[in-house]
Amino acid sequence: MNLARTSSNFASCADCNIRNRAVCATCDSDELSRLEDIKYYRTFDAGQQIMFQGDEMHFVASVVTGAAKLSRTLPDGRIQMLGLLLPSDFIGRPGREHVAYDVEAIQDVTLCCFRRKPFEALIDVTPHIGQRLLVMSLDELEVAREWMMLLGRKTAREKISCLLSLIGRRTASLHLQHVGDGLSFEMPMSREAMGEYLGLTIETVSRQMTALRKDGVIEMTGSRTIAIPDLTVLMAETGDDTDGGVLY
Amino acid sequence: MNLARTSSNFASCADCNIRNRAVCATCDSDELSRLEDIKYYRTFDAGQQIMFQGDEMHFVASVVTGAAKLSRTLPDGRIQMLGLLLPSDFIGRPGREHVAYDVEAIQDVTLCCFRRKPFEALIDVTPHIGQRLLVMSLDELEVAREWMMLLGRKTAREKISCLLSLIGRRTASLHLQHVGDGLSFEMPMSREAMGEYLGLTIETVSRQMTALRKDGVIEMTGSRTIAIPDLTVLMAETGDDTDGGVLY
DNA sequence: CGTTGACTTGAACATGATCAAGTCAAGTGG
DNA sequence: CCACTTGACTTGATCATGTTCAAGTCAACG
Repeated sequence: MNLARTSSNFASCADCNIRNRAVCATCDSDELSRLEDIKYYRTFDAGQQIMFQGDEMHFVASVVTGAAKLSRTLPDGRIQMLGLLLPSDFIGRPGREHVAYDVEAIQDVTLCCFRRKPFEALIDVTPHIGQRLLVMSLDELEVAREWMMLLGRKTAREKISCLLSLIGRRTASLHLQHVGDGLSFEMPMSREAMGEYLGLTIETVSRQMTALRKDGVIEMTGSRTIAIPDLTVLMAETGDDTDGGVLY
Repeated sequence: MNLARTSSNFASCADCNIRNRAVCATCDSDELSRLEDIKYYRTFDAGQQIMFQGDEMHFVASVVTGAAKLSRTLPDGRIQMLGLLLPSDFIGRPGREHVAYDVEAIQDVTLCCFRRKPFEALIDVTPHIGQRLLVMSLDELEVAREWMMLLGRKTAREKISCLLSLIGRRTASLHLQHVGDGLSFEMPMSREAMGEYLGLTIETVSRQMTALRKDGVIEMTGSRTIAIPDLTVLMAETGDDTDGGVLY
């Protein structure tokens, strides 16, 4: 496993790809330059652990590129993924000394980091950061509650359908890979990670993927390359209202 | 079903029982008086619906007394409870036009309400409210994630044990009803509500309660009067680390 | 060509859901 | 006071969904 690489200010905030969605989104140019003074970049390879539950939290960060997962492990080893961190998402909680969850890169990741103490000091004098953090936290709370609904009440098939439509729609909105009514994308996580996210075993994930394929809801060329011929068909499998929910 | 009763300013903020835990906790006297100008109280009977998913959100509120539940229903009728609202908890999301979840009183409830628009305007000029709201949202997020762990990975017996120890410890901290190592309390919700919270059916809830009773983990005199002879024994059934987690 | 890791498939099993009765205490009306 | 009803809870029998354990496939890589 490689060490994380650190480098300073290799990109200007002004032309950052997450400029208008991240924690800095509503900062004015003055606030932005003060953030810029304390930022530094770090990269992590896929599979590398970014933070360990219980460790001291030295920095908070925005995801710039790649994807990471938030998870917690029970004493006997059962794992539940608690969140998916994608570009513009925020890692860490200001005001907390210790890390509450494990954070692991599931793809190569670039983070825009801020040492925690200076960042906390900056919040107090920069209202736009606190306001933005509130909106982002409330959004995260809605996502978490949507996921509670899924974990508590949905069947394995519905869970898989939800995840696929979530990832599918998200990547479609990024890359605009529409093919008629359908779309295709690369799954950014292993079957194991899918199971950790959905509260299922890897075998159940695999079986339900096969079942959805046999029923013509999805097409697979290689285990992670997914095509959805008709999104409405997939949506009908999620158990949700057909007109679509919140979920990112 | 009775109508909700409305009355204005029957208590002064200064000697309110949730003064130092609610959204107003960090307000100075000036900010507090501006909040006081727009507040009004409403009460709801147990079982009465406070807000309906999808309705326009006319007000936000703090729970002053009693208990309410946050829940969502799937199109086919499956229900999942998403949060338990106790005194000092905040209801509603500033900036949102519509209600995202059903809110229902599970005991008689008193709310300290603020019409949404004036409250939103107040946030912008009252930094302490926004800051407090951020901390409360982050706390709620941690509770929601703890519950995701429970819903996704815990067994029925562990789920019931978690809920009992949660309610038990919470009421103990309020009323200090310790009896040696143990404690006793009244369950504030029906078996049905327990099932909705834990992602279980009412029958499974009942069976696991019986099983815990037969194993001597809990004692029951009447279906809602619970005694816990030894809290460490109950904690050992939760699947969590023995040194206790976050959970409220 | 053998090894490895990710994924799939199968058979047996177990946990919790479903369907159906049954208990029990608190009303309600004769 | 006694039947009758009602609602909340419990219990039992059966079923189904998802888990567990085990083996097998497949592509990538040395």
